[in-house]
Amino acid sequence: MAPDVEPPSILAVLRSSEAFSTLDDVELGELASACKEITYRSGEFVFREGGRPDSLFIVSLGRVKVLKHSSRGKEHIVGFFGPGEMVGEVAVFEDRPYPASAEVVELSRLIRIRRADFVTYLTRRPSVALHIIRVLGARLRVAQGRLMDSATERAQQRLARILLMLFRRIGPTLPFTREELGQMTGLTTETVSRQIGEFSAMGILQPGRRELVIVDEARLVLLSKGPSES
Amino acid sequence: MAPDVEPPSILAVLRSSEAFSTLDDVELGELASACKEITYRSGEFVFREGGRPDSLFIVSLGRVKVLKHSSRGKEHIVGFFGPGEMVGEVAVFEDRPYPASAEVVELSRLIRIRRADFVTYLTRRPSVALHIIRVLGARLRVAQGRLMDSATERAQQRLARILLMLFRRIGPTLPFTREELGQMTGLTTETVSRQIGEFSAMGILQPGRRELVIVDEARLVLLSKGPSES
DNA sequence: CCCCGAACTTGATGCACATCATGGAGAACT
DNA sequence: AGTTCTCCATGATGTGCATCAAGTTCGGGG
Repeated sequence: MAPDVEPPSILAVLRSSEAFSTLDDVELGELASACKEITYRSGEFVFREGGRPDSLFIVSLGRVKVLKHSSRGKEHIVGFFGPGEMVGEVAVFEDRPYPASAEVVELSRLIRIRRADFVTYLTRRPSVALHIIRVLGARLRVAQGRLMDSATERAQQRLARILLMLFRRIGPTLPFTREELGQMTGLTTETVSRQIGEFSAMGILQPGRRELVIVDEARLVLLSKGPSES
Repeated sequence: MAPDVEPPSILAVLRSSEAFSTLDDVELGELASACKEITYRSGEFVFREGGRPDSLFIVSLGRVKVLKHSSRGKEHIVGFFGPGEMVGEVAVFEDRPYPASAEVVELSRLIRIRRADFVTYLTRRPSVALHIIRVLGARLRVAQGRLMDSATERAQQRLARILLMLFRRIGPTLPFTREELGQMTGLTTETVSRQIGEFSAMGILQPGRRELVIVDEARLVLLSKGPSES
């Protein structure tokens, strides 16, 4: 491993991150000096639900799964986060235990920013605070949207909506197992499997092992808006 | 109605609001001068889902219901907001259409802050921005928690959890109809009614017309954590 | 190449909750 | 008091999805 001089990647990652993209190079450098990049192997946890929040993280490389587990022992996936995205921020700002766990699902590198450093940095850079507010606002919007869906919509529609969201974020090839899709939607693996079978028969997607390829976004949009009335 | 000189109430409300309680009097006065207080009758809408966001609001008096409606025509209640609480902020920060509607459910007064005024104010007052971040973080946490519930928990548990949350926010007497509780949990009115019947038989609460009185919080906590295994 | 486990599919059954339908009880108005 | 309307309770029925239970296919390791 390289000596702990700042690797150039930290600056680059911050520059293209959702939270700090508006900073100029001087400001970025200042922030970068408070950062440390850490490598995680697949299956390792960045933080765990209930743990004391001492840092927030920016994904630099790889993919992180954020999940909660319910009282009935099932786990629910809050979301997947990739390069440039921020995880752990809710706990840090509020200074309360992490409300969810973050598990690395492939070899990944994350940039760690300590809570104290970050808070002092924010008070000096109001524009960053404003930007963070926007990111949180967007997440809140998404969460409330999903909340309504899962409260009122049916299985097919819920799955269609999640697939669509994933498609828009990461493109036509979706690298998720049926089980993971179930944990994102609150459906069982079997139900997801059956629905995917239907979607496949409709020509909306191509099923694969550990992946799906969306081939007819338009139809998916229709299904996500309402029950199929053809 | 009084002339449109600042009524003293604006300052007092801001001082005790969730978002601005940390400001000193000078800062509050500055903010207050950009505010206007508006009175709404029960049933009126403060803003509507999809509308252009020009302002955010602080409830000064009364109660506001924030709701979305699903593609199947049902409405889902995101939350109720009372004195000191902020509504409409997500849309304002992101400058995107309001993601939900806000309906006044009893004679209410709201303080309006225009988007442009507020954004410029925020850039000058980093501490306020930090505070807003915390408020949004808290809401995000709640939303993600509810999301998991409705994805994985059963009716009784979901209702218990909402009742508990309401109890902690507004005390033992909960002024909601069965229908409203249903719209908050994603259950039907009938199911809520039956569950309330059970809770009542267990001595957990006292049912009433348009209200419930919680009398055994401890038991409710148990039910909200897991299925009743007595 | 064979084995073995993970991911996936498919079928049968049950049940929790939605849906549909009806009746009662209280508040507001005449 | 009677009427009407909203809120609430409760029974009957239906159904979407969970649950339980076998398979099948694929990839990886010995």
